[in-house]
Amino acid sequence: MPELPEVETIARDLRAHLVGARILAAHVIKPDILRRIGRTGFERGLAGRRIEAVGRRAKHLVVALEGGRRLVVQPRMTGAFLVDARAVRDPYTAFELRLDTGKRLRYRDVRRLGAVFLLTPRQWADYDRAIGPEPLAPDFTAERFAEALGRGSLAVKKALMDQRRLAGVGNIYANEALWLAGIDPSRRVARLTRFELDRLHSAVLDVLARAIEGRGTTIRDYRTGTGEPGGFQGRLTVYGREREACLRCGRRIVLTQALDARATYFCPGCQH
DNA sequence: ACGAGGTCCTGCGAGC
DNA sequence: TGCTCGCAGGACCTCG
Repeated sequence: MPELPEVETIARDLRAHLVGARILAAHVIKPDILRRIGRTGFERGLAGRRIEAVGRRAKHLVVALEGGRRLVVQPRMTGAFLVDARAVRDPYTAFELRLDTGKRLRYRDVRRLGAVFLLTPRQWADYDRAIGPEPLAPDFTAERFAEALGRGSLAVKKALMDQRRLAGVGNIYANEALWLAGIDPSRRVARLTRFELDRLHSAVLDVLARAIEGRGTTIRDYRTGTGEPGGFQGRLTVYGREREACLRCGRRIVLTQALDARATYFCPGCQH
């Protein structure tokens, strides 16, 4: 669920609690969320380590540990992080880190589609390389954006959401950016003009930056790193507005499941 | 090589 | 009221 702005918000919130803290113990409650590592290896790998940094890559939270390994969490649809002062009984907690600050970092995930990794520097390099460029990096120009999307026969909405091409854009912000740019989501990416690609590049950067400012979009499950809903849901322009009047041209917004069985919202009046 | 489609999992709301 | 069905913000894997 969380896309780039939501994970960026979580990372910023957690940083204050986590950086410099030492992990006293790690406790895995739902081992099926672990990837490429077992429960024992995970718990032993974290115990005693100091947390050096908290960041984000694409939609994934990255916690850098003393010794060089990284704890990487992909929250996917329902993953959320909470900082608690004491132990909490909750059937959806997947793992918990007890810190020397007296706090606990808890990861809860109702659907358990999330994935958790503990990566060596080498594994991290491979992981990082498999993901496309960060849209908010200062050197991410319109040229790089056009290059990243590629020239395939893929629908532009699917290309935007393909993490190997571009990092961090999911269903909500793909819908929003395409509306902002006035582009039909089903257009083939190879058929977009230079001018349309420029508009889409600006739209992606603009919506992501504003969503971060708003601390992310809460439809149902997303919570910030301080446990509150985000503030951007009221500022969405097309997502979730089927049959409402388009804010630009007044035609009714249409919802289809056509692309990849994901909810696609667009305005047939002003997106071409 | 690339792209389409299925799969992982649980909860919720719409509709009957 | 109570049930069933379809859908949910993601990513990975397999197949063609």
